[in-house]
Amino acid sequence: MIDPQILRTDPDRLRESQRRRGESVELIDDLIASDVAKREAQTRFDELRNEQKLLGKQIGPLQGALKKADDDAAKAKAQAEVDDLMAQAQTLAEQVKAADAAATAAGETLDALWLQVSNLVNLESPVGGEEDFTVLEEIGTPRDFAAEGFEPRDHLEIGELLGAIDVERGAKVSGSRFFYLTGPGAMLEIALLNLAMQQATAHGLIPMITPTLVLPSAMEGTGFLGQAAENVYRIEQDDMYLVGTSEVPLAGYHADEIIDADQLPLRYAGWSSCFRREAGSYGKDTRGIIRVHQFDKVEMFVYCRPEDAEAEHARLVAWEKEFIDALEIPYRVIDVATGDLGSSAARKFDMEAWIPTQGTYREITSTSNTTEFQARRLKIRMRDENGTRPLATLNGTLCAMPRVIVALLENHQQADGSVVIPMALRPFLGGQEVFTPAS
RNA sequence: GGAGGCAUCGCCUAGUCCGGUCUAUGGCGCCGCACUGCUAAUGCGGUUUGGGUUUAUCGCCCAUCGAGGGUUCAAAUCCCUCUGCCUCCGCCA
Repeated sequence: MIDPQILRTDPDRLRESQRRRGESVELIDDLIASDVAKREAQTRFDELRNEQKLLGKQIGPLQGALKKADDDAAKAKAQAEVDDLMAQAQTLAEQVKAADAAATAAGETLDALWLQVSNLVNLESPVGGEEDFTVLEEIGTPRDFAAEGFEPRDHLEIGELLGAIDVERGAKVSGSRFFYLTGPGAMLEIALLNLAMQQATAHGLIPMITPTLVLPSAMEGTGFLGQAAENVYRIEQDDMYLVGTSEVPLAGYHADEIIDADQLPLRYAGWSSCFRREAGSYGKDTRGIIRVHQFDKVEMFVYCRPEDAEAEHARLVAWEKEFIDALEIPYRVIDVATGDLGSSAARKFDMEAWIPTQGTYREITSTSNTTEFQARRLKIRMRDENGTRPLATLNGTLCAMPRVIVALLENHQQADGSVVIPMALRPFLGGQEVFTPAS
């Protein structure tokens, strides 16, 4: 959610953001009307309620007097007064009830509209759709397999040669887009986890293992029940959701809390399985493990002062680069365009790894500055010398297992089907230097 | 899954039986001021959160006693439902 003050003082800022995202601009006018209506209804209720309370305060003492009255004349007089007040109070009570209902309804209408509004985009973000990103940096050089004299195999072929990936049995047991990591594949994931956590803790991030099943409030608060809802698994029987990223439980962790400013920034590295329905991606990336329904991921998550958010975002980018650098994978950094941002992101940078058999770069990490958007929805605030206000949250992938494995296998393969293990990973694989085909 | 207990404004706590004087008590912590060689102690004042009103300050109003309903002129207090935590029993990775 966005600061409602902006709606009243600078609605054009909201309109411009909506326009850049390619989302409804008219929504802002509905919002303004609804905001006015809500405040009017609320004010009416407040005033009636005040009247009611003032009236109610007279009744108590009066009834006390009525009980004490000795002579009949005084008693009758007191009784008449009480009856009169009660009659007034009863009418008022009905009005209060109606005003309360009206205010509540107006509030619900307003809230529902706010849920449709995505975060204000950062004006630096390139405007446009999925293809309109800006390339900020290209790091490393893709290998020239032609010069090396062999045709590169794709990750699935290598994975099968090594006995590391089994998608056939994944499909047998769970359906399409499920896979097993076997033998060296499983060991590789564990090594990657260790490398990622070692790096994260070296930078002071707090390691976390999070729930993967969450309540609707956590899912909605992080902004995944908007346009991304179709990609979320819902457990209907218990009204819970399987998370698509540990961003959700890491953001929900401090929901409804007020954090002392001197504790900030709070930085976490969460390890969890991630579940994605991949609705609307039929036919896309059907081969291998680039796009799957379930995978494991180490995700970084930061709570900080809003004024520090951009600097934190740069830090997350730097840490993501450090990790990919360690794996010796060629990649580029892109500034994602406004139309391709998630609803909660103001700005997003993706790292895309070079995939030799596709001759292109593919996303392996993504980091978003969600400014105060999630914090407002989840009621996470900070307290400093200026009082209490929402803080900023940011998230960034450190290591999404399948895609990193894809990039590793393809980029470090050799003519005989073996795969050289990058130096940084060897300590976590007992010093092993190369994966060799099973037989 | 069964039985019982508990939930109050940072922490602890009074209030709930018997509805109105609750504008929610007191302590701790914290902030400000005073006093004081310094510190400490002491005294005085302040200290939930959200919304509204106000150019702003001061102030005023509304909501908020785990959540949501209900009864009532009036609910922390009475009734119902739900959630969480604790204890015991059963089952179980």
